[in-house]
Amino acid sequence: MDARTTHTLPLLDHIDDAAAEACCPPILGGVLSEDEAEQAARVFKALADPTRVRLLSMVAASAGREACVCDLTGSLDLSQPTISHHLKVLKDAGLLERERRGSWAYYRLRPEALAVLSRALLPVAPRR
Amino acid sequence: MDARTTHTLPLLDHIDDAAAEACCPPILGGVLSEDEAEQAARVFKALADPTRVRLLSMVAASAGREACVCDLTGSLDLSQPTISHHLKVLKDAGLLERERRGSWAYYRLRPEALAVLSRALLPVAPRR
DNA sequence: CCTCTGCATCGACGATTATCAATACCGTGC
DNA sequence: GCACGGTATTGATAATCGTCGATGCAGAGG
Repeated sequence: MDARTTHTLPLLDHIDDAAAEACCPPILGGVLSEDEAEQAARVFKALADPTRVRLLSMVAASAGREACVCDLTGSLDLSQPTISHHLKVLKDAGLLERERRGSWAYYRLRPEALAVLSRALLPVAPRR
Repeated sequence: MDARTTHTLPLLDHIDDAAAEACCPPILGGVLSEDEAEQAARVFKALADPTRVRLLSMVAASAGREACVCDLTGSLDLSQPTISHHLKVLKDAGLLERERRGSWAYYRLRPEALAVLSRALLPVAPRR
């Protein structure tokens, strides 16, 4: 992928994908530009399928918040290519990350991405 | 003191749609059933389009968190039927509500729905 | 080397969706 | 009543998406 060399936050070093910090400006923080809306919609699109929402919940409920593909295919009554496709969509959206261990592939939750998304849905200044 | 105090009050009486309280069980609160995932995905699907995300932000940025359709059609370079369609999708998802005033239609934000959705993306019990 | 197993990619097909033009609907004002 | 302006609905079309079977690829173990 392209290198985002200008970032200086050390936190972002291990964040390979683009979803975590750039994905979702606050929806309620002013009129979004076309690009901002596009980026936000891309992440929401990853959650716009029941199978993917379920996969996400299954990964999140697994030990270590990670699951092997073999477990997921066994639970979901869908073909293995379909499961693999959905996992890729979730990964590309930044909601999951993938790691190979031996000959198995493990998908781990990225709670930061969900947290960023969660905050994007709230008013900018939560007046209370 | 009116809306935020408690969630289990007659507040819910005027909530006609199903989206506000029943829509989104916590994604990270255990494996979701097929129906739960279906309901969550339905709301996310409403946000899975850049135009709708933008519309939502425009309504949210308007005075009183409501906007007339005529304003929105003027800003978005899409045909009026298309705008009307997207607003209906957002309304059916429970994110907006519609009110007729004179011959104009106003769409108002439903921040509770967004708040519920926001919370669904966070870990269930932060247990601190 | 070869085979087996777990996972990803490809190609295709049906279903859903975003969009528009045309039209219908509903208040307002004459 | 009639005409007009704002909004919703309909019907059609092109694009996107979810799903599958077939195939490819990489790592493990003979």
